Amino acid sequence: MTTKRVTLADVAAEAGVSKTAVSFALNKTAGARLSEDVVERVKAAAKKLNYRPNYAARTLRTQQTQSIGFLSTNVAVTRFAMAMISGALREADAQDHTLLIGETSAAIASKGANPAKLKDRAIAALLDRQIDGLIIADMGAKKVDAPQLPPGTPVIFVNLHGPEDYCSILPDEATAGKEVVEALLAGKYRNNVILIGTSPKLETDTSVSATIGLRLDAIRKTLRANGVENWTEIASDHWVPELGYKSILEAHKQGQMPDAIICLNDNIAFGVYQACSELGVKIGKDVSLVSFDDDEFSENLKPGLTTARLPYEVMGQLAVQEVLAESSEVGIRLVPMPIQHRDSVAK
Amino acid sequence: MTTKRVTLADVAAEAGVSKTAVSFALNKTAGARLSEDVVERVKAAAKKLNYRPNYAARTLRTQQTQSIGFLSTNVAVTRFAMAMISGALREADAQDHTLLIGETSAAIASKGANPAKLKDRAIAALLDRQIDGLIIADMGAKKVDAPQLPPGTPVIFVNLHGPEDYCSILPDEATAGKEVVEALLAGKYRNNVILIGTSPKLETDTSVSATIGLRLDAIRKTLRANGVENWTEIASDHWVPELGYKSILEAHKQGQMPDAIICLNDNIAFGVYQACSELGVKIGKDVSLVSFDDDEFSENLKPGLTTARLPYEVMGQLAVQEVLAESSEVGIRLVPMPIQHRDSVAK
DNA sequence: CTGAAAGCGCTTACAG
DNA sequence: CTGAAAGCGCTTACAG
Repeated sequence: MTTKRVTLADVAAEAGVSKTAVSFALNKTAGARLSEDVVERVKAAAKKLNYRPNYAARTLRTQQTQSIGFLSTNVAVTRFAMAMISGALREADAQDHTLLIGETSAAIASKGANPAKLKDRAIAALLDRQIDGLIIADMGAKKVDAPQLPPGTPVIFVNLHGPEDYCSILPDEATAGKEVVEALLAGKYRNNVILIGTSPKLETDTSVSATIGLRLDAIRKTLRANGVENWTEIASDHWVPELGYKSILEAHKQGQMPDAIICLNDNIAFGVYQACSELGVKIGKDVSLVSFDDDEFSENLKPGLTTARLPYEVMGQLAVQEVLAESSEVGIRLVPMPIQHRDSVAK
Repeated sequence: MTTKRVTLADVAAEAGVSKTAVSFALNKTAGARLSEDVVERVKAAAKKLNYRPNYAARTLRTQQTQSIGFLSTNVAVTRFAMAMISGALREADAQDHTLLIGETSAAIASKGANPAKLKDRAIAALLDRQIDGLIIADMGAKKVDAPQLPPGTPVIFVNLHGPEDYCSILPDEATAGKEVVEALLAGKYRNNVILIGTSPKLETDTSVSATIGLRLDAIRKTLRANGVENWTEIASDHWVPELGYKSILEAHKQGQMPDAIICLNDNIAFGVYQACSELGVKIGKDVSLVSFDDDEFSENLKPGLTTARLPYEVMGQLAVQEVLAESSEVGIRLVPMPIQHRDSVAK
C-alpha cells in the first residue's frame, strides 16, 4: 500500500537505459548526445511511471535549491509587505522557483530582543534552507549593510535603499510627486494650496524613509514651477485619517479653507473626505484633492480619489526577476508610480 | 576564498568523535546514550565552527522536509488569502517549519485553462517539494475532493468546507450572526430594520459559500427571537459600496428610511456611510448600523463601524497547528468571529 | 554516443 | 556506550 515514489532508477529500468541517460534526457543537458530513440523511450517511461524528480536529492547534488528568500520585517502588520510578496510569489512561480518567506516580527513579539539580532537570525534560517538568492524588503534605511552570504548569492533590496554596490528597487517618488501636483494644478483650483503630512524627520532621515524626501522635493519644486509661490504645510509624520480630518476642520475654523489639497497618503485623504463631508464641502467640485498610495478603499470613495499608486506588486515581481537574472546591475532601479486619475480634482 | 560549508564530518573531526555521535548529540536522539563529555565536546565544536545542518541532506535521508504547502486560489487578488497566509507564516515560523505557497491564479491569467487542472498542477508542484502537509484555502465549496497525496500526508481545509472525513477550519458565522443582531438591538433603534445583501444563491449554494447561509439564518432567527417580526431585505450577491449607497438613497426616496441597518459586509456598510453623509443622517445617532468583516478601513470610519471580525489570521495560524498536530480531529473547527464594538450603533 | 561509479551530507540500523 | 557503513536519489566527471 505504501506507494513508493518512482525514482530515476525506476525510469531507467523501464526504458532500458542507464540513469545517466535518463538524467541527460530529462534535463536536456547541454553537450550530451543521446539518440532520438533513447530520449523518446525515456520520456515515455517517465510519463508512464509518473516520475517526479526528488528535489532534495537534486539539491544535495547541485547545491541549488530553486528557492529564493524573501525577508521582510513584520510581514503581517504592514500591508505593503503582503503586496510585494504577492508579486514576488507570482513571478517566482512563473520561473519555477519557490519563495521562502522570512519573518522578523514573530520573534520580536515574543521577547523584546535586539531587532538586528533577530534579523540575522531570520536570515540564518533562510540560509539554512540554502536559498539561491535573497530579497530584503523594508522601509527606508540607507544604512543597512548587506548580510554575510555565501559568495555568489545575489541579494536585492526592495522598497529599501541598500548599500551602493547592490541593486535596490524603489518607487519613483520624484516623478510621482511632480505628476501628482500637475494633476492637481490641471484642475480648477490653486489659490489656497495645503500640503498635509510634511515632516522634517521623514524628509531628512533616510534611515526612516529613503524616498519621502524626494517626493516632497518634487512636490514643492513643481508647485513653484507652475507659479504657486505660497502654500500651507501641515507637519506630521503620523499619517492617519485623524490628521487629515483635523487639519481641514481647523483650517475651516480659521477661515482658511483650502481649495487644493495634497495629502501625503490616502489615509490622510480619507480623513479629509470625512471632514469635507461634515462641512458640506464637495470634493472634486468645491475643492481639489490628490494623494499617494492608491489604497484599496481609494477607488470606492465618493468621488474616487486621484492618487499615485505605490506599485508594490510590481516591485516584488521585479525583485524576483533581478535576483534570478544572470547579470543584475548594481544601483537603483526606479519603478513608476502610475497616477490613478479619478474625480477628486475639480475641473 | 570559497568558504566551504561546515559539515557534520567537520564537527566530528573537531570534536574527535564519530559522525554518529555528532548526529545523536545535536539531535538529542532518543535512546542514544552518550557521555556528558562527548555531548559537550560536540556542542562546543559545532558552535566553534558555526555548523549549520544541510536541510537537503537531512530531507533526502528522512523524507521529511519540515515544510507545509499552502494552496490558495488567487492569492494576490483576495485580501483574505493574504491575511490567512500571514497567520500561517507566523505559526510555521514558530514551529520551525517553512511555508510553501502555491498559486493557481498566475497560470489562469496566462491561458484560459481548466481551473481544476491548474489546481492539480499547483498541488503537484507542492508535492514535488515533498511537503509534510497541505493546507487548502478558498471560499465555500463543500464538494471539493481531497487531492491524491502520499498516504499519511495531513490535509487541512481552511475557509472552505472540505470533505466530511477531513478537518475544515471555518469562521463561526452562526454565532456571529446572532451576536451582531444582538449588538444592533441593544441599541436605540429597531422599528425599521433593513438587511442589505441577502442572496438566494449565496445562501443555498454551498459551493459558492459554505457559511453565508448560516450567517443569514442566525440573523433572521435572532431578529425574530427578539420580537422583530418585519424587516426589509435587499437582495444582491454583489457586495460593493454601491449597493449600500443606492439601497439607502432609494429607501430614503421612498420615505422608508430605516433606523437599523445590517450590512452583510463592511464594503456595503462603506456605501451606507456615504449615503448617510449625503443625506445628513448621523450614523450612531439617527440610525444604527452593524456589519461583518472588520475590514481595515472600518475602524477609521466616523463613527467607527461595529462589525464581526472575520478572523483570517487566526484561521491561518490554526491551520498550521492542525496540520502539524499528531492527531488532528476530523470535522469542522469553528473559529470565533469577535464583534468589534464601536460607535455605529445608537445608544 | 553511452554507462559504471563516485559523491553531495546527512541519519540510523547494526555490529562491537 | 560508541563507530563503521549503508543508503536516501540525484548529477556529472570519467572511462570506454
